[in-house]
Amino acid sequence: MNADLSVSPLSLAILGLISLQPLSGYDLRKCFATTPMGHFSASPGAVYPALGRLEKAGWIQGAQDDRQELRPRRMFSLTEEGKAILVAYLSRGITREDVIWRLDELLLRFSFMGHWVTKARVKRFLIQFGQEACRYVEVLRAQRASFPDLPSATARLALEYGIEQYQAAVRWADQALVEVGSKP
Amino acid sequence: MNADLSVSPLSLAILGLISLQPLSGYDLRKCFATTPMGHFSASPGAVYPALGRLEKAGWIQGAQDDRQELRPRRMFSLTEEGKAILVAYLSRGITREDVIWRLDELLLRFSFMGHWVTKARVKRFLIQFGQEACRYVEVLRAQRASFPDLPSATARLALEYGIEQYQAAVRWADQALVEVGSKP
DNA sequence: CGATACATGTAACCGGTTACATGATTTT
DNA sequence: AAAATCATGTAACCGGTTACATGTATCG
Repeated sequence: MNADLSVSPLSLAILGLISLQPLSGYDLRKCFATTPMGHFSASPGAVYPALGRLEKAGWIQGAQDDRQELRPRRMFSLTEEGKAILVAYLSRGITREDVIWRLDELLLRFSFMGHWVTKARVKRFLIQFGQEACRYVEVLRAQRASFPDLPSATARLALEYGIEQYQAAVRWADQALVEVGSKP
Repeated sequence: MNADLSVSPLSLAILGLISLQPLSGYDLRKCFATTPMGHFSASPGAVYPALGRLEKAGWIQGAQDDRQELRPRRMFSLTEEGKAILVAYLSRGITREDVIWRLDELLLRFSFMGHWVTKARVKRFLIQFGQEACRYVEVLRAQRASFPDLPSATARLALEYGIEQYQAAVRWADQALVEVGSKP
């Protein structure tokens, strides 16, 4: 109902995973525990309440799994509204702030884009991402230059770590753009 | 008093900055707002309570700034105990989990190491960091290889982004080690 | 005179962490 | 018999976010 309701990274990850196939809370936790998506938390105290909130919002629905053996599972799948929210979220443009402050979330978004948005949007994402990352490299370089009073060699090196990371991001975006563009 | 008390990244950043010179809460917020350290939060609702906790723990102490003009500031400096906690924290070895789940915090630690720990420890940090990052690159590569069923091209590319980031980290550590080693 | 910078703080809210509870089935 | 796996959840705690309150000094 409310597409600009802000979605926490964990909720976005859940929405994205469930969009691929119905999953139980336990399935989600296993997935978080064994992949880098675990950065958005694998603890039961985060996953189950998040599922509850998403169900209450009407974005996912749980169906009792009718097996006799073991404890019954609740398999969650996306509702139409949930699908709309997910697509809206994945379609959002990238801001400079996203690239600086919410890199992880951006990559999470990107990882689900392949399924639900057009190739043109994927390309736009990569172009904007590369541009903003490039700009931020300049900002960081300027910071390095304007703080010759950087308190120590390690502080300078830590800043250079950030520069290297964003440069790698720029290269990745360029390469990914080539790959996405070449496979029609 | 308790060196294995876990310190939040924000508290560590505050401890580190104050270790360089006495600062007010406002100074800290400005610093967070204008540098990548802001990743550990610049909001007053985080900084002032954190200062309160650190003071209560006896790791920092605030002194009223005796200026007539403007509102009086409280300038915080490290106590001896706070200094000990900081050094203990900076001296810690790196675990695989740190490299996978707490990269930001690791770099924060590194940025303050130059002041308070020996060059040998800085080198050890870089060696361990490089090793663990290298190992994690292999883990991620294995994941890419073992999931040919990766749901989409963008999901694969997102994983490759992670690989590129950690590879850049390995290169950075190697280069940093050379720089630290060459300047006696 | 209004905006901005200086400066410190509080309160409501949200959500993640850790640890625990529960209980069946399968493996050692 | 014990441990591990499957499976869902709760409760206390902690701490970050947002927004607000308060008040002075300076700049345009």
